[in-house]
Amino acid sequence: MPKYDPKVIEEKWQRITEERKPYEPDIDTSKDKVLITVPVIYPTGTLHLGHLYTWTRADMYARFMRMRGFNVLFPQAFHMTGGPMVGLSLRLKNGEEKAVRMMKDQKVSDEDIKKFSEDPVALGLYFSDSYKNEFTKAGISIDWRRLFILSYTPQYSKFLEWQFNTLKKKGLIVQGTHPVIWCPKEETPLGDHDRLSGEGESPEAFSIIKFTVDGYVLPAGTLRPETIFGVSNLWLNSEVKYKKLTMEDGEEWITSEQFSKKIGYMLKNVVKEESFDVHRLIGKNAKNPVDNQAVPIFDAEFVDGDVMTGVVMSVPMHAPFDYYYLHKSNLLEKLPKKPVRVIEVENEDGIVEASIKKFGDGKEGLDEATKYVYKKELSSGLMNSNAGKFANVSVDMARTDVSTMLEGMKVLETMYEPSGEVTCRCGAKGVVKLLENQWFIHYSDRELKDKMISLVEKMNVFPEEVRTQFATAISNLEDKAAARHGGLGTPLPWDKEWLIEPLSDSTIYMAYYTIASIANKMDANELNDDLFDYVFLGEKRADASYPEEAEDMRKEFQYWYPVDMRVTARELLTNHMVFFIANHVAIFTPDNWPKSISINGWLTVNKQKMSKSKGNTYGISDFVERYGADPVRLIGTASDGLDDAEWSTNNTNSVYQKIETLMDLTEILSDFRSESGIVDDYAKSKLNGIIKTATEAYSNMRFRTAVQSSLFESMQLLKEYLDFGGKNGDTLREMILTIIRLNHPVFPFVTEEINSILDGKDMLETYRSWPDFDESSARDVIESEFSVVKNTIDDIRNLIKMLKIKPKEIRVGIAKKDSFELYNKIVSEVKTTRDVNEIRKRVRSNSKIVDKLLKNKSRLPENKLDSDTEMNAFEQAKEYIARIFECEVRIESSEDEKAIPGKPALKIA
RNA sequence: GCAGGGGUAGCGAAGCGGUCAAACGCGUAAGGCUAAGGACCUUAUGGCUCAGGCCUUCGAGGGUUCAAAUCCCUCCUCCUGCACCA
Repeated sequence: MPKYDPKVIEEKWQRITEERKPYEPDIDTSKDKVLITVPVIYPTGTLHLGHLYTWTRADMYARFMRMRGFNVLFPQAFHMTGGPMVGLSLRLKNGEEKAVRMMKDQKVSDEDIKKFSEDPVALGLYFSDSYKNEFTKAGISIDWRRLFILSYTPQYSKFLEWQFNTLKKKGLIVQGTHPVIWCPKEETPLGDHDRLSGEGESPEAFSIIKFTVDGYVLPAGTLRPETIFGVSNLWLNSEVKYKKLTMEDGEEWITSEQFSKKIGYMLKNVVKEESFDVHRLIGKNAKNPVDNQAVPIFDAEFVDGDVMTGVVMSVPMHAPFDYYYLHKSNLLEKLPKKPVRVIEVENEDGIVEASIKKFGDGKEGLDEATKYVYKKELSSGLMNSNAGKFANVSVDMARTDVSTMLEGMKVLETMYEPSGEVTCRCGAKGVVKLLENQWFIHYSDRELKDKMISLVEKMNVFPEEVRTQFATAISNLEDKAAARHGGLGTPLPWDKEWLIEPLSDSTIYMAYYTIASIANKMDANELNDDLFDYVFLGEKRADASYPEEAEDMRKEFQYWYPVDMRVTARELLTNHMVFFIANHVAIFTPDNWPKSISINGWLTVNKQKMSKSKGNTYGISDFVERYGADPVRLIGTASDGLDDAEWSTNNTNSVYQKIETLMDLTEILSDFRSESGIVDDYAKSKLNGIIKTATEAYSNMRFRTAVQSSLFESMQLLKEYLDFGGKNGDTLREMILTIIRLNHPVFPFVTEEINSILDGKDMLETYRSWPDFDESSARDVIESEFSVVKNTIDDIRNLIKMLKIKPKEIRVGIAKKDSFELYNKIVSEVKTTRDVNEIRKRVRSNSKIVDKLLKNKSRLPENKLDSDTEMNAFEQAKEYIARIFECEVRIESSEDEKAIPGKPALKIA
């Protein structure tokens, strides 16, 4: 008995692969091509099982397509752009314990760690090599000749310059101002990962409305400019420090000290800054810019200098805080006139008062009440006549319209604040900064979006539900800042101060795969826009000179492009994938737009979610070492859809067993010499169904379904064949060979081994080895009758259990021929009606069989049966039944009324 | 807040109008096989049933239908993404 030893087999086939290079395809016009890609990956640490999940899915598809006779290219590139590499290097330099330990866990030497701490690129190159090795060991069939590294390979940088110049020519690069969360100490944008706290917080716009008093401007901060018509007074807090800021245009603003520090980031120039005692203003009347009405200035302890400007406009009829404090402090009577309502909400008169009652008048209660009122009034409020010409306008609309009007009057400006508190890793509190002259890719372009949608509508998307997610992501798409300072990257060709940022330099790089093996060998200076215009767009300029490689590159691109299948995890869907689509439709002709995208979920191993930060990642190499690459690759079949895929190491066990069974059978194949019989027809018919299911499943990236039929169901069938006395060598060989091949995409090494033993040939996917299915060999009646046999065995088992006897003889009585005729007549009738009385009328028979068959409406017979086949099937299974129950079994024709087609009469004695 | 997707047996997960007490896998139990075993095989795994049967189940409630886990409505509940950051 051969023992399955993954190590021996895998080393052998890796050696052969190394020699014959089946994964390094060249142009072959006799074959259709398939280009499969997975996104670039940051080489910052060893690969874990989560990676294997995605890459195995791509690889299974690659192998499947090779076996079907396609010329398959599966390249891979790496990514060094942006912060991760530099960040990690910096952390090592600072001797950050966690980072150093992570390196040591990955068996990086002290010497190398030191090197990495000085040179982020060295770190990237080190892990690039290790990734290549790990992927190869795991049997991922990548063409490494085409490897390149973003922000490192100089030839690729030239390609990237071409991409950006092309976008610019098409008017898809725009310059503008953009708010970001900013660390004032480190002078850098604060991404989610740079934050100590405040992940997910983003810049939030608010309005300042300029009230005036004594020639000073009081810039009141508000989220609800439409309530300007209901302002009764202003609040300042005499316990907060205020400043007088002299602006460029001469205006003198009174704001909290805190705001004075932030205003510089809002592109406002403050010429002079002085302390200011607000007691000078409290009690005076300011002027409301919208109607010139006098609004008194009151002192209020609840005004927070950290929030907006430290100047608050009071709208008592629509803001619980204002309402509550005015009443509490008896300031109400000092108002020149009664506060007015400007918003009406149906069935919610006195909404403010009611909400305070409901949520309470403590700080928290008032906060809740505020939220409630804001939300209610925004969703269903209408402005009333106090809002002048905005009467009967919805609050939602009025907010924009009033803003526009006030902006026109130069009394409103828009500013930003973080939506919540953000702290930088360095400890500084994050602010919002308006970044000037930032370069954007103009993703919000109407025409571009229309093209994207048209692509998403027609491309293959697996699973299907992702399509709507793409559509919504596209419609929400805004312009994207495409360049930044710091980190690694390629300079923008026309503004070298800026580096192209990582989500923008990795959108159409798959086109570079097609030419990588040529371009990587060239002098980067030979690669210019003219050349790329020709290679990728077919536009040749009369006055330009082209290097001799130009024709070959053009041919490579024309042959291999577009991307036929792009595989990735869910996290990249709304960003990378969307930008991938956008840039393709922007730059390439429609025939070079991507054909299919397949998205998978996360992987959980032994119930734990993989996460680098939690330190519970399982390295690929460890697992491959321990279980062998083939069994571990089962991971790729963990789920069909977008759900998190649950994977347990236990799963490898059943793989071992099944492989050993196949190896055993292969070895003793020559012992099977009997003629073929009905069970052979049965096996072939079922096998055919399995091929069909598996082929469709693989085609649609449904690998869980694929493996269920090609591994589990097929092994079950093999067992059934042997159980039912199948002994024909040819059938068995065909079954094993088919099973082996259906499973090759999942378990490439061991299936190759068994195939070579059986067939004398190596698959290596270089010839068309995928089994075909043949509709004509489907034998429905035989399959049905074998189901009858299986059901009958269950029945016998049941009966024996109930009778509590040890049977000496079992007699299986097959119904007589005319019963079968009646049965099949009913089956045909059922296809047209489910009305039992109608069926009864049509078959016109008094037989008790009709009563029995029609007894249960929801279980009417639906598959045709045949008396001879039923008899033969039972004859075939007779020995098996006898073996199970250890007694005599007789198959006979029966007159007994209990003998129904599909349900033989049983006599157990 | 906005958008998308779920809730099925101990667990993971199929099914998406009728062969559904519900595939498949894992786990568990009993028996078997081995010198031994991480292994493997058989059977069982909602409840009740001593002749192949019946009853109750697919988040909760209501409805449509001869027939609903599957279609419709309401409610409860869980998850994921939201951009300058890979």
